[in-house]
Amino acid sequence: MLRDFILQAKAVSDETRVRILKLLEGRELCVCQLMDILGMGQSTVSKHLGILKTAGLVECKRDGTWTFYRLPDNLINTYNPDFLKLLSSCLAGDTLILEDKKRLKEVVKQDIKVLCRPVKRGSNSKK
Amino acid sequence: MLRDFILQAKAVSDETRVRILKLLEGRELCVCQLMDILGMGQSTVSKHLGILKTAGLVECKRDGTWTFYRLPDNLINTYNPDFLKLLSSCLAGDTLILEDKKRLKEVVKQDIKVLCRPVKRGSNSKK
DNA sequence: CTGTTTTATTCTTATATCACGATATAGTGA
DNA sequence: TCACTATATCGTGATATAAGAATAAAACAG
Repeated sequence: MLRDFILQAKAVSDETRVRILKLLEGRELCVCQLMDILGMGQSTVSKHLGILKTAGLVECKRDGTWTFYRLPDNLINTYNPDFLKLLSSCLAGDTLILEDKKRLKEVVKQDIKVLCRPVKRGSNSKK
Repeated sequence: MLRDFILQAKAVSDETRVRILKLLEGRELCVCQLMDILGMGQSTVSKHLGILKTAGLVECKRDGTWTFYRLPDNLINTYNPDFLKLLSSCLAGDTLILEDKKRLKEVVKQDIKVLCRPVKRGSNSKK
């Protein structure tokens, strides 16, 4: 119980992870979308998502090669929804969070297939 | 804003500090009382209290050589009362927290002048 | 003043965490 | 099967945090 509390508190003690949680408000995102918004490497983002998942603060589902992360559907079933509730009532006006959400708007406009393939070697596709 | 959030989240991500905050519910305590309950050294307890104070989660007032720590009097004036509210609604049933509160009951019974002088010189002091 | 007591700070050592690159794994499609 | 893609995991170096001992600072008694 205290152990879970500490686990969740640690999970929300990192700026990147708070940004992720705020980005997930209202929609699900895959790792490459988060990479683009956060400007961080793939392994870094994946690690943070793993920590959030272990803490029970996010869920994920696979869709092909993509993994989409989202906030738990119903907090009722979450064993400790307190931190998620806290987050949802916090930081809405924070500058960095607002910038993230702005970038999020642009990102979700794009086709995910395009976004997640930064290196396009179209014409000269060797093989 | 996000910075304060992270500061407070880090402050409550440590087991010892959560125990301290729960012990301070309803009463103020000095460092030596907390040392006794937590079974930790003076510098360690003082350091943790300093972190909680920096995060705005506790206040302190000096009384002679003692420093008494307490939760902020009115959360209204606290710039970010969210974590304190969260704590107050959590962990009441946790085993370790309950044990701490039990020990707290014994500690507050004792005269603080006796509690804070563990080495009585007068009789032969060995140890 | 000297000496004592309580707390704060500094220092050291051990452990934990973060970001990144490299590699492994899992899914898709030819 | 093989090639490609998205994600997860491992290894590493830099930084952060924890605990305790030693020391400094502040308040008080004589």
